[in-house]
Amino acid sequence: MKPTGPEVPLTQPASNQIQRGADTHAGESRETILDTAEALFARHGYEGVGLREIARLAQLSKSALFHHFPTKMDLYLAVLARIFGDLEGCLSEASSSEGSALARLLAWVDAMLDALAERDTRAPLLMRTLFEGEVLEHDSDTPEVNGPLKRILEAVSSLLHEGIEAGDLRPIPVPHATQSLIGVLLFHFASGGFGDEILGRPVFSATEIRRHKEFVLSFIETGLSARPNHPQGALGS
Amino acid sequence: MKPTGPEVPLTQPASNQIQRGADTHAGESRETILDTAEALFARHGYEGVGLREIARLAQLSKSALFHHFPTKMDLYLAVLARIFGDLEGCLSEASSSEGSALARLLAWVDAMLDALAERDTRAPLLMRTLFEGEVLEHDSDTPEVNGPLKRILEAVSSLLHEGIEAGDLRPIPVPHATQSLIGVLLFHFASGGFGDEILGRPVFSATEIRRHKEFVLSFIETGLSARPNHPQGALGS
DNA sequence: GTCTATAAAGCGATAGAC
DNA sequence: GTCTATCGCTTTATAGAC
Repeated sequence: MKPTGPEVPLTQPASNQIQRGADTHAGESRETILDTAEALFARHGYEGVGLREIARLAQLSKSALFHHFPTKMDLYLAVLARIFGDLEGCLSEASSSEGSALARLLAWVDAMLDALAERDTRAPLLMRTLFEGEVLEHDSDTPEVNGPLKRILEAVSSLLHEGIEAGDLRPIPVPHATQSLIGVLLFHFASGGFGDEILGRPVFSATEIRRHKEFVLSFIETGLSARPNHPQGALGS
Repeated sequence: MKPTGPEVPLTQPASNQIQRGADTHAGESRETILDTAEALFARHGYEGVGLREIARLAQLSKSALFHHFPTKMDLYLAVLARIFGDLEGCLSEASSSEGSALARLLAWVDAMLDALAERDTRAPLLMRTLFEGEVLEHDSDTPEVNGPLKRILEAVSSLLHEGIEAGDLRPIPVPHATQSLIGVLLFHFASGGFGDEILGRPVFSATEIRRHKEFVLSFIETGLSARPNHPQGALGS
């Protein structure tokens, strides 16, 4: 593509909230590979990344890489599975909260935004997964990816239905509202350099993250609520 | 990728509203190539498509393809330029309309949704352009793509600023609202098979397009308006 | 303007030594 | 578990005949 600089940190200890396993050394290179691949797949997509580049940045040979992940697709799915697992966590956090369906929906949006803002690779990869359906060939999907996705979507759908029946939400078509929610949640944090340009500042800077969350929550609240009394959507964030 | 069936119609006369040029035969194969490439790039992305496949589906040899477009990137940019030119048309339509800033914003959204719904390749390609910024290497961008994009974004930004100052819109951060608008507008029509699954029916079927437009317009209106009196966003659509 | 043939490099994946 | 070397194929792009 181009003589890229050290686009990905040579070692990427920027692993996030969920520390998987208490082992100090076992599977160490596996995590390094996953981190490296996650960054590259997020930026360039599945087809845009070569195993050669992943191996180089993860500091091992291509063959060693094949020992951990028998095929390129296995590696890609492992990356996705890790992300989807994390995102499903947001759901349990939020759905256990109390209040109206609208409040629980907003709590979920809040948790999702936090999770997406935490690592700049998540939204791009999620976006690619949803709208490049060809890569995850139809039904050959892995349960580690499809399961969490399906459960998240069902939970959102339930919340919307519940809110409509309770009179919290306007009578909206649930699937279309779901699509718009996904678009609003994902695009901003997936927009990379374009988003930085629009904002004039880094999308993932703390102040812009805060500002974005505030706007999105108020947008969704006033846009979907049956009684948009709230001039400023101040949530317990 | 896989032994694809005739994923792209062998000849693709599904060209849309804008009939470019009055010539009956000149540049005929050029248009065929662009149609074919547009469909493939939309589905698989820049890196996911080979010139071999494009040439096969456009029914000419790879070398003949190189005669029309000297490099793969030239072809990709030509595809984008055609789309961005069309989309800029929506802007002039809508901005010439009368009424409040909010009304003109909604008129633009209305026109954009029509344009995106007209051809199932537009939203995916636009989405890819915005969030795979690496492909259009930064500043080496062609004016045929970057110009329309810049003008569209500036127009939207102006409308939002104007609406806020006039008191039509809530006091929202314009760049963040722009990002959310883009997400809402693009994702649904870019979501491919995923969207079909969510809806249970084809995203690009007439009834679902109508339903989606209705919802999105009401969502944006109530979500951004300073006085969301409208329980159902009935616009002159 | 379209073709066949080919170049030069990269791809995913494998074999087999250590 | 990691390595070197290689296989077979595809990629973008070019050369040159017609």
